[in-house]
Amino acid sequence: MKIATWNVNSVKARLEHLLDWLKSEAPDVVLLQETKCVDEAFPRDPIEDLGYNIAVYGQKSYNGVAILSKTPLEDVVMGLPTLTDDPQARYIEALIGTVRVASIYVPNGGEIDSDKFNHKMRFYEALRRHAENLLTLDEALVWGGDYNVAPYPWDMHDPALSGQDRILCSVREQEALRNLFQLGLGDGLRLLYPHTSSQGQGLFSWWDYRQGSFERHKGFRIDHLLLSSLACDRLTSGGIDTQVRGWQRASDHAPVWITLS
DNA sequence: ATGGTAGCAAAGCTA
Repeated sequence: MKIATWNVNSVKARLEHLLDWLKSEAPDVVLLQETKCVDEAFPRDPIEDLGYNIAVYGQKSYNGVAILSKTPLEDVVMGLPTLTDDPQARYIEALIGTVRVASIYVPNGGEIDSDKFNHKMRFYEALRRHAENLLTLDEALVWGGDYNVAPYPWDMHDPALSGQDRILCSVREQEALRNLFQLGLGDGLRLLYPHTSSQGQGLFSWWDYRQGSFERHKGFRIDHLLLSSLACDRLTSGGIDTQVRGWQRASDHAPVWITLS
């Protein structure tokens, strides 16, 4: 079972890339973020033609998450149950066979200590509370998405950025994400590649559009697949489709994937 | 501190 997460930065602008990638990589489950369209405008038909069931939770212009699955989706949850007063579409969850999955788009956070930053911290606190509930279930759980945090120095092109008061890198953001690790959610890619550091091209999932970041290998690993222990037991492989970031008019994120036995 | 690029949507906001 191959499960991927990808922040597409507009599903309509990225539709051809998405379809080409679905055909070549044939994931069983895809967790999408930043679809940036209302549910009625989601391009369901060409995706369904490739054999996928679809659950969407969108909004106009910003945010928006979706789950694609070759097998049926059950128990769809839209929005974090622990953050019911948030109008932004950043969380969708579903049960697929024996695996519960979610597509998560954590707020970027803007400037450190801004209102947006506080929203990011509240979102992480809500994630932590919801994870505590989900981890009591006797299910494999795969929590994928754009977490907008590089958790360790080796998750960024310049390890010296780690812990600085910069968005994606600050101590408070890293602690918020590591809180989820400490609950028992494993970092799928890091479990598979414990020694891949920022040497060479590193293990990155996002490169800023500006200043030729991709060509200069100035990336960050901020897209993650978090796995409960029952999912970790089934983890067999994983990777990042870095080549997709090099396509013409690409998303600024590359797809991240794992396979479960 | 600013601006570098991209998407939405129609000027500025978000990232």
